[in-house]
Amino acid sequence: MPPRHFAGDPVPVARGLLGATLVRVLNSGERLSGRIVETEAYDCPRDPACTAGRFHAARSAEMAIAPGHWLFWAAHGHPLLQVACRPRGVPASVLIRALEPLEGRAQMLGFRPVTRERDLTNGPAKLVYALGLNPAQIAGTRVDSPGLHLLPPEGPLNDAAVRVTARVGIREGRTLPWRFTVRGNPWVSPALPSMALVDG
DNA sequence: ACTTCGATGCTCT
DNA sequence: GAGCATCGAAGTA
Repeated sequence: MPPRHFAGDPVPVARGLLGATLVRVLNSGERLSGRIVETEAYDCPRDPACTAGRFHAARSAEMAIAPGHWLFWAAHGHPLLQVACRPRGVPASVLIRALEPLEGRAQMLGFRPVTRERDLTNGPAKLVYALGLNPAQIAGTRVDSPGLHLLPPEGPLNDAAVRVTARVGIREGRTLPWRFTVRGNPWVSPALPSMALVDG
């Protein structure tokens, strides 16, 4: 998917990213990939949950790169993979929160040993670890880079297949329905009860 | 230097 | 469902 696809409002971009495939190609040539089953949108400055603009000056600069570039937001000491959306200078992004593993599952388990396989990539930091991503190496590169890129969904998911809820782990802006999951998919991150506010 | 706060994950009940 | 590890950034002094 070309960088220009991500320019603009991150909310529809996040919705449209469901069903896309995230592909990681290791130096050895081995492919690790997964289907995106959960995303969230963050959109400074209208978004109360987006703390980048208000509090984190240095991190805002990293987040406010040109559309269609990879970036990492750190939370609780964990790196979270995102795609920048708004024009350079405006912090806004889509957060990739969960994958359904496709290729290279054994290698992913090597990077991230888990006892229950369903825990392999069902969280935003989990998938970063499972793919063996080095933030310092990936951040700032284009989303169509050979090492880490996106393949478009085979067909757009219809509304019945998409569940729309509040975002995870935030205080401000918790009423905004900006989290998108593939309905019924077992690889979606563990849901909290308070999350089933908006049901689309 | 010290404190607080997360866009999380892990390990128990 | 709850408690804790964790770490960079920001606010306070």
